[in-house]
Amino acid sequence: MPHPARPAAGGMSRRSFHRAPEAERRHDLIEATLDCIAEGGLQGATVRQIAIKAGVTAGLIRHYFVSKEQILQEAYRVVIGRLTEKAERVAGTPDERLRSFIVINLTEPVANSRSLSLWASFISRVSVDPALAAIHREGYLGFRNALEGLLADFLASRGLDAGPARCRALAIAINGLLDGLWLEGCLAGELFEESELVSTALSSIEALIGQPIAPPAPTK
Amino acid sequence: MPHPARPAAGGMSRRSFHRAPEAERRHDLIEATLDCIAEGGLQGATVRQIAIKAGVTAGLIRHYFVSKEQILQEAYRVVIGRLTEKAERVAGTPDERLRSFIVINLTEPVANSRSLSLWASFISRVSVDPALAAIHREGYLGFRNALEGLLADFLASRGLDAGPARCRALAIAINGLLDGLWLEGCLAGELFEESELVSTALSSIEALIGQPIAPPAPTK
DNA sequence: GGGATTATTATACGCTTGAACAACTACGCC
DNA sequence: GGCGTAGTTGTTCAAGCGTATAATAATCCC
Repeated sequence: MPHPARPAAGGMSRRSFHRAPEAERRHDLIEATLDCIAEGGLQGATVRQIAIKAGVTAGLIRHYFVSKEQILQEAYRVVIGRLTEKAERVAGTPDERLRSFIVINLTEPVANSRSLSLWASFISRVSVDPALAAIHREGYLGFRNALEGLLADFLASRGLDAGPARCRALAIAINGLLDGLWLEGCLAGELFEESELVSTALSSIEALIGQPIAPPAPTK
Repeated sequence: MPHPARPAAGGMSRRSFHRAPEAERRHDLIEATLDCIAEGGLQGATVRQIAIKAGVTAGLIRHYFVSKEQILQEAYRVVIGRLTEKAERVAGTPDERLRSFIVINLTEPVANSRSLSLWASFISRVSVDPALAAIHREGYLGFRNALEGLLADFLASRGLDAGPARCRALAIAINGLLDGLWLEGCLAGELFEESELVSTALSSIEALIGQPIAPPAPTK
């Protein structure tokens, strides 16, 4: 418990406080920022509100971030990272990797309403704020290249045409499908049965590729 | 010109102004609100900024809308309406209607960065604001039902299974694909060649349905 | 343990916000 | 044509914003 309460007695005094390592405090502040955005949009993320959520006072934020803009930018990096990091680290056979990529993007923790809230809040400023636009482009291209790579491997493993044109066209369509289903699931998850979106995605993508995707090897 | 300039001479006086019909003024104020949101997100849509954009003073907004919340809600209705109205009024044979639906949703004026800005700004508040959530649900269900109807007609015209389960599954996938491609196009339209998204969507949806969609009848 | 360092608190400042209100002017009406 | 109504303006207010800065408490180091 970092807050051992106020001094025993006597006149006005300051709050007791905990002195945290820099990395941890920055992490906590960014996490608090994301909480505020998820609950009240970018407008809900005021310096004071973030401080309350993090259990500190407003001034401290300026000690770690030169401006409110900066903490928002770093928060956006974290959001994009969480949306893409797991999908970019799939492993196994081409079939397994492609399947994992699909499943990961349509299940927790990537697909939930909080993710969508955060994503949409930032997206609405991407077209206006060049700094956010740069962060966005970086993360997005990585995501699509990862998908394109998975497709190339998958097609090649079947001896099918894995040329750039074919991969690009397929990646555009599949990326669109995944984005759209992710969106539907986040927006109205209660309208879909458990794993309905995942199976819809899998069978749709099989139809788009014209090939079945082998089920995962049974885990003993 | 509604602003014949200030009174000829003499001391300080008020701005001359134009007295507009209620419907027109409300429309102008909502349009100004959308401009503000598109340019600066919801945070850019302050009462004063909206007033400047509309060429009036801030107080007037409260004359037409009981609160800022209310004007934002009505603005959201307009946004959703524009995203769905054209698609819900397609006509012709089942093939033509399905094709039009696809094309409309992936070309101007539905698909552009301004639409996305507006949409994302509001979406980020849908999960937080019950009033906006209601407006959203209303518009969204209409859109998906329209698509489901188009699919049912299309399948029936081929003598294929047009049962509710099949239509629902197809509608989920196609709706996802359209949403996702719309999003990609709005976010990074410059990455795609002219009508690349439309042809991607058409061929992908043909693959999903397993049927070609007849090209539109040549317009004489 | 005690002094130097600095993370953290607390307070203040100037500005913008949504809202409220009184003054004013355009327009319908007779 | 002048009066009444109400659409419109201009001003004000309290609250909240991001930022700046001085005071203070926790930790490091010896």
